[in-house]
Amino acid sequence: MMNNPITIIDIAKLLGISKSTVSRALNNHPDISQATKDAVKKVAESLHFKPNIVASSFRHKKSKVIGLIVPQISYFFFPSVIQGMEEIVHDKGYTLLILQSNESFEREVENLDILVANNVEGILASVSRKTKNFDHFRKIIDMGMPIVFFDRVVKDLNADMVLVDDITGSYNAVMHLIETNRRRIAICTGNLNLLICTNRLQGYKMALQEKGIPINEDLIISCQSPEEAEQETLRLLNLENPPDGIFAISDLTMTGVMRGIYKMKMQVPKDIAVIGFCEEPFRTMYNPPLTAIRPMGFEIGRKSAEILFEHILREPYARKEPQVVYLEGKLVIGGST
Amino acid sequence: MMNNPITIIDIAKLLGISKSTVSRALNNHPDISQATKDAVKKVAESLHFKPNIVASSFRHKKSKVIGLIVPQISYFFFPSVIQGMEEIVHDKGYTLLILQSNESFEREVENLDILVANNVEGILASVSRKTKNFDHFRKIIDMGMPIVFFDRVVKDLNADMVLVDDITGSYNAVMHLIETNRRRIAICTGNLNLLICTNRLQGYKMALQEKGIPINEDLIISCQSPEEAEQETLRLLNLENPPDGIFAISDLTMTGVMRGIYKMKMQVPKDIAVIGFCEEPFRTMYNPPLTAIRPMGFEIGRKSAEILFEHILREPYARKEPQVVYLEGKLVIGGST
DNA sequence: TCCGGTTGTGCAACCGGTTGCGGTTGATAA
DNA sequence: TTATCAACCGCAACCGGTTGCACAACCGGA
Repeated sequence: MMNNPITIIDIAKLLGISKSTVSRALNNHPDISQATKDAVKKVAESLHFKPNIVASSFRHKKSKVIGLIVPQISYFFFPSVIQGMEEIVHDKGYTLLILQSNESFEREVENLDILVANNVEGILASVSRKTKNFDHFRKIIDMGMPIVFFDRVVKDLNADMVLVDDITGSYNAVMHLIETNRRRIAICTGNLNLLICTNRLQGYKMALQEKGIPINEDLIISCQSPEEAEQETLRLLNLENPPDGIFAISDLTMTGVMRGIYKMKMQVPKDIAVIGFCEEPFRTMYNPPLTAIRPMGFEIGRKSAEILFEHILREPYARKEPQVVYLEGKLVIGGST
Repeated sequence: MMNNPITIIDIAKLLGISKSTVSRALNNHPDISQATKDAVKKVAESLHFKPNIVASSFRHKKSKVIGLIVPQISYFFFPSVIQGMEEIVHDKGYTLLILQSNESFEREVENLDILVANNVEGILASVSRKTKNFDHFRKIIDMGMPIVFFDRVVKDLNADMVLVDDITGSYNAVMHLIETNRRRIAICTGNLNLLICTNRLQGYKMALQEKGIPINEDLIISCQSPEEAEQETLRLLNLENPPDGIFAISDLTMTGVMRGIYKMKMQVPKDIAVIGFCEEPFRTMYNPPLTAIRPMGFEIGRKSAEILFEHILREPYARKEPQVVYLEGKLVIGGST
């Protein structure tokens, strides 16, 4: 089954030339005369010749595929990122091999192996929530594999990273709540192992401090899932002195927060203001549409891919200093504040 | 860069045997003695040998990868499907190569080429909304490539298909609206080129007919995007005799419908009942959580992958009759009806 | 006419596993 | 002792495109 009978040998025979010439002609090698190139290309076209990229990849170890590791592809942030990456990757004639870690450390390690075994030319990665040991990434980097981390990055790994400026983003979010006269502001954050979570928490604290509002640890909740966020939100709202505003640092936590608010039958923004850090189509699924900081998924995807290609398309061994790119999350005003 | 120096030749040299023996030992070939197998495996283990699957794939044309073509991976349906597929695919030691058509016909054709060029062993596909010509799929099928369509299937292509029983599902949805005393029931469907859309429309009509409710063409709207759905919903709600229930046939149309309802400041379910055909986490993002028919994304994914492997793992040329599998969408009661 | 230098092609090795076939070994049967 | 046969393993070709190097053909100048 699956026999694609046309190879460069067929073309060579048909033209009475050698397969090396065909190969070079197809790749626009300067040694080959224009006449030969034209002839080869014409025949290739008419035969619907499709080069066997596995064979090609096998020979020169360039697979024309980029590996991507994401925690999961549900919700809206990662799909946006992927969209952005695909735009660049497709432009360059590459394809994306997408693997999910499902927030599992073992799966992440395994996925990395799969990517290497598949000869990917570079890797884009957002680490799992559970990952605390980064040797698997370190090994890959030492092998010389170009890799850029995005969103869930890992510091002190001497690799490129692109992410939103979480601190400023959440600073702006909280500032916006303060400016709309909220004073008891809660934050629903995620796993504090992740840099993005601690950063977003930091922005939150900075805004409060700047405005002279004391930081109340009771109003800081950290959740691993929408379900946990819902529970914690209910707990918050049942305090004798409940918050008048909540900042949810991701779309996942946001679903939990909103579910909690619905359960309490509270009105947004009358009873409580809500602001999120979430991607576009998601925001507008709520009523009223949420005020939110856009985490710039699409742009992060584009930028990550661009940086990766800077490495891949560079001369070998011309490794340069890793760069860290921060994108500024845009505040989008909805009706929830 | 990226040199994985250990090959079967290294193992062979180290043990003083031939590389063919190593290869066979690693693959549990019956010709090889258990002692040799053990020795080889032990050395392979200690050297952290990882077979170059590109080389292997190149030789015997089995890449251990399954191609997947989806229109897009946003929202919740397709991610659920992918999740289901990955479970099976991963179990079998394969990996998924996911390509998005972005609802573009050209991209779909191109993606198919990419999959073939990458030697995928089988393809899972959900066709783009724009696709009206299916020659590209036909060509692939004729080549002997195993392929199973899911959700957005294409009839008269003599291929396997797995999808929800749309007719019964939407029949049940509409029946549920009728049983909760709604009489002017609207349906927001998608592109009627797609089988799923006409089927869901058919189920809608069947339920109404069975209950003796006349079908009112004014209450049937067909939209290509959430934005269009929102517009059309607004138009519906502004009729002098507006519907008292709406059935949205997908999560995409649902977002538009709900946005329209919000804009009219109508209460769900007091002013209008809403029922959807949408995936689980999505349902609960609304307030109240929606009543919905689950489109069984996860199960569709699993089943599609299972069927595909029936072909891949079968003896060559033992092609069997294509099968069409219908899964029953489950009604989940929320607060919107 | 001879020579150095280009230009355009072909030859054959190569990438790393896989596999058909043939050969060696030892045991068993005749 | 010899024929037979299974068990086990090695040789070398092979998959299809890529590439270093050799080489022929041609050109202009001496």
